[in-house]
Amino acid sequence: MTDLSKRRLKMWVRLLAVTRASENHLREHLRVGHDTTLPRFDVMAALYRRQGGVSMTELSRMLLVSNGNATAVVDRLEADGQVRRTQSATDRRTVIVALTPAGLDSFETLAAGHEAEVGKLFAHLGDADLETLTEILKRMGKK
Amino acid sequence: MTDLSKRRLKMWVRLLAVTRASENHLREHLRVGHDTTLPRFDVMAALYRRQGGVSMTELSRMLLVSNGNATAVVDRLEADGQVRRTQSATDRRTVIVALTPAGLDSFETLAAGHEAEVGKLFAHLGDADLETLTEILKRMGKK
DNA sequence: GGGGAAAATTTCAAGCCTGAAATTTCAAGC
DNA sequence: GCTTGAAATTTCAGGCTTGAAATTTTCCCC
Repeated sequence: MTDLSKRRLKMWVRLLAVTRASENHLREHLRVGHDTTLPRFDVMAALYRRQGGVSMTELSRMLLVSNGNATAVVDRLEADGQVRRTQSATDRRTVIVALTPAGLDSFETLAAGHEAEVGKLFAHLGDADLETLTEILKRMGKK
Repeated sequence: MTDLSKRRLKMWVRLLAVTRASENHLREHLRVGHDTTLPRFDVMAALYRRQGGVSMTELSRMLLVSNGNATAVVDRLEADGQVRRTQSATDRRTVIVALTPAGLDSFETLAAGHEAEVGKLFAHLGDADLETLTEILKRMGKK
């Protein structure tokens, strides 16, 4: 394999390490500070961004997880009253998920703490770094 | 919350999206091409890097996963003959895990395909990008 | 308007993952 | 040599995750 290929691989290993470590940190914060989990937070964040509600399929695409997984997490959030399922008026196959008022409240509290933790986690990165990094990540996401 | 904090958050969301998408792609490749999984690959990769063997604790630290999780994945790899457990000679609490010859063979095949996939995944990134990205990731990993 | 492909969701088995508790072994000080 | 605390591993319950199969509904073409 070429040298460039080896460098890409090393970069990927590093990227994965940083991401895992950050996820672990954020998971810990949610657990001890708010008695919840990262997957639940992710679902709520997606629903917060789309307060009109989203279908299960949209949700699993937003989160890059399987449809079966979305079902399971939404089941638990629904049982806790954070989230509500409604049948679509126009397509009876489709289920619309949305935050309940209680879920919206919880999420806003969660989100503030979460943003602060992310801030700490990446405190080393200044304006220029963020600019550069974001530009590269955008290109990595394309296609 | 400050604007810088919001930008850090956005960057994190993007980072997570790129990482998840890449993991999904690599998982798919391992599944259809080699009938195995990402966690198994990760364990084997760690053992490949340290062919003298590592303790369970070292292994879980290398992979940033819990000790219970390392036990479970190693159990399955051991049942498949890819990996071997030995009791440490100097400390009877410690278990040393290492690749078997068969495991070493499988991993070398896996690794070549994996490197090629990573290459495809990040084909957009040239020398300069890798340099920049690696430098920033190093700083993110520090402390 | 009927038949069949495609889409949305759920269900399921199996594997992954965490955090806490239990077990065994070691180390250090008395 | 005992005791007490710390370290290494496993076990366990419960939640997360996938991919495939099953179900229901829609869409489209004839």
